Amino acid sequence: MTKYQFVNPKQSELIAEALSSPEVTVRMANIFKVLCDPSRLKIVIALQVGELCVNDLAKATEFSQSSVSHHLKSLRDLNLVRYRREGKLTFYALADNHVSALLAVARDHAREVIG
Amino acid sequence: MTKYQFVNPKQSELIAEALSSPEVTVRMANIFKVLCDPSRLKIVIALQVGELCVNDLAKATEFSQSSVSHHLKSLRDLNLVRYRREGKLTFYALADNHVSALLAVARDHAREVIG
DNA sequence: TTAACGTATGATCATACATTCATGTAAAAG
DNA sequence: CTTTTACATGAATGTATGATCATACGTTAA
Repeated sequence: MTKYQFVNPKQSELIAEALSSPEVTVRMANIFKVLCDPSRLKIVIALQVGELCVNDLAKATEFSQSSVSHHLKSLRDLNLVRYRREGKLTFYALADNHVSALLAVARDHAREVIG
Repeated sequence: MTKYQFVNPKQSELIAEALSSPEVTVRMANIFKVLCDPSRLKIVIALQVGELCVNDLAKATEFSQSSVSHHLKSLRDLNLVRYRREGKLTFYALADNHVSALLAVARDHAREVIG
């Protein structure tokens, strides 16, 4: 056991405030979770180029159609992509610029660390 | 099997270019991976308040010291936090503003969806 | 030196998740 | 109407990973 208490008790209140909305925290975690798989991330990066149908994505990422479809469902569930049907095709696109913003920051950090 | 080819062949090249650096893509995924666990995310959010030692974090998040330590190791491995020792204490802080930037965008999206 | 404290880490276990396969649905072609 | 094409989805399986427990390490105090 530890007997240590907060160095600065005021920080305790600030942290409690920052963590006061568990639902938001979980939602945030889920957003990161859907981007944390390299396969899904490839799909998202491909969608940055523009609207694409499922087969385009499968070809571009070299994943199976089934795999791409499953990943797209995950992205849909978190409102990170939107889609529209046109005959037999389903076209997917990034839902808003939040996703691109996340990718930009992450890419920046990744490149910085690699050097 | 599908016989479909790219709706717009030019997109193929653009996507190939966007995915031309697999190492960067994997690194990006790893950054998201370390943020996708609600527990670790709570720790990171707490660190936004300022530098904290391990026990502060354990108290603030209500996780065990062991759990916090393990999570901090993950964060260290990806250079998302920095740390310094001061006697028996180890103080952790966010490595740079990339992390806060990621949290800000994710929080924004999370709140938007919740409404 | 011994003991206590703060932290780190290896092992185990239970769960979550990505992939694959098979199949289902819906639209268009024949 | 049957077949083909494009996509979606449920089930099974192997792997990854978070939580816990036990213990080890480094520092300070007694």
